[in-house]
Amino acid sequence: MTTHNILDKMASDAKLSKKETAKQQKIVEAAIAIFAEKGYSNTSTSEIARKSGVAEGTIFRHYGTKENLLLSVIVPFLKQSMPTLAQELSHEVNPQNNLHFEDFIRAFIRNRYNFLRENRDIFRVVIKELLYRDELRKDLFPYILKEMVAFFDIAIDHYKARGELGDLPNQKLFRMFLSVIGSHLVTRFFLSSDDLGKEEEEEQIEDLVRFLTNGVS
Amino acid sequence: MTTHNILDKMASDAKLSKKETAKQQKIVEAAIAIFAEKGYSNTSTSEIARKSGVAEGTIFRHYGTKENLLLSVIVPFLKQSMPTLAQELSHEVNPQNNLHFEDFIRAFIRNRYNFLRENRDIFRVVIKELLYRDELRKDLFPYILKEMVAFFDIAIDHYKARGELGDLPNQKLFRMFLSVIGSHLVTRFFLSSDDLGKEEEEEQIEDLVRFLTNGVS
DNA sequence: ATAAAAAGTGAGTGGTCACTTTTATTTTAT
DNA sequence: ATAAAATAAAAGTGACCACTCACTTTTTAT
Repeated sequence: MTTHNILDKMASDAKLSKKETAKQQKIVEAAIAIFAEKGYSNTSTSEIARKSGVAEGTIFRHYGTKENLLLSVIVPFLKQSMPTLAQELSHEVNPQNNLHFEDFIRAFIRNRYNFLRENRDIFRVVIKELLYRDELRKDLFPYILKEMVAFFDIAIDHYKARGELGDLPNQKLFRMFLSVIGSHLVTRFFLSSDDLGKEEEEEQIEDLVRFLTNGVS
Repeated sequence: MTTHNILDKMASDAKLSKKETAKQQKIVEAAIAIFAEKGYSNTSTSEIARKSGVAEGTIFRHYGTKENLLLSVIVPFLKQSMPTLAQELSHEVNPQNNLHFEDFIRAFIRNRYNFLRENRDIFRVVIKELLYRDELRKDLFPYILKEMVAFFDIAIDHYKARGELGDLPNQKLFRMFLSVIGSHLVTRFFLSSDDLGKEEEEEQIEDLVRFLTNGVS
């Protein structure tokens, strides 16, 4: 099987194909928690070993290097991230369903909210490490953007045809959506520690939706 | 002299009051460059000593700890950051000058562009460390936000009175402005390495201005 | 049942780290 | 000019790091 994208390539480099043992799960679990809290550089392998109840040697038997353990955390998260998005939002970009652009934006934000709520710690690890690793970012960003653009293009064209979006270039619209929603998600799940109430969260989502639908009309 | 805000407090904690020697300037200069590139944790004091042409002991004579050296980089940057903003934008919030909200936004973005262009490396250091240091962030964010809100409130009220802004709560307007502009600046000066041409930069600024003035009208 | 393979262990190992102490040089005061 | 004080350089120091290795235990295959 050939590797078609950078994530597959990284996954195979990191030999992630084999299924995990119970101890491996413990190791990854502990690594995510400690990396998320203190960052990769400030986390020692001995600490991960202690927290996961495993000998330090076991970590290196399975992952070879500390770096490789990090990739074993990040890569599956990113691989999972894209498909669920496209799949769960197929309803909103289907011409059969008479939905408004507003509904698409709302569904998109809700989807990312739920995804990040369930993967909060890994999200923190990824954000931190993407900032520190220029190489990783340079490889990953264009790939992720391409996937996103491909998906958004369909939606944008769809809603343009319905006359619900101005005739700004898709790229500009895309960039605005992403920066507004992205910065909101980062501040929501990364910077602010306290949990929001359900209704406060709904209100913030509606503010975003209103802002985005006005900002480009 | 009493300490009125957290930055003064941090500065006095770090004993930043005394004027710098030539070697200290060299040390701080080298530290900024290497911290920006590799991050604080991945930078050794011996490397800073080598790059600044100084013995390692000299660093510790002046700064005591590596942590303290970091503060000597971050704090002056933050202290400088606010006053220049308020001062350079006083023109745009003066009722005497018959300016539009659009002009205010444009001036604000331009101001931050110029500021960050001149302090790119320090900006990178600050962003990275704010992500890693929950404590620092928790102390600093509310203070910076308070300063910003105080400033923005004047502007928002001013342009509301002129009927150029809808009657959304100031806080919501403020949050939207800041997240849109902030995420743009982070991607511009932190994530993207290549330099933009002057006209491309102007176009991006105009896109932002247009988006923000539409988004809240 | 038994041999082979895989998983797990924990005491090292060399090297680097932030920081200290000692020694040398420069600056200042008289 | 010279002693005292400030500054810089150089040579440590112990703690900790990622990683290895010889070995034991568990799982799998026949």
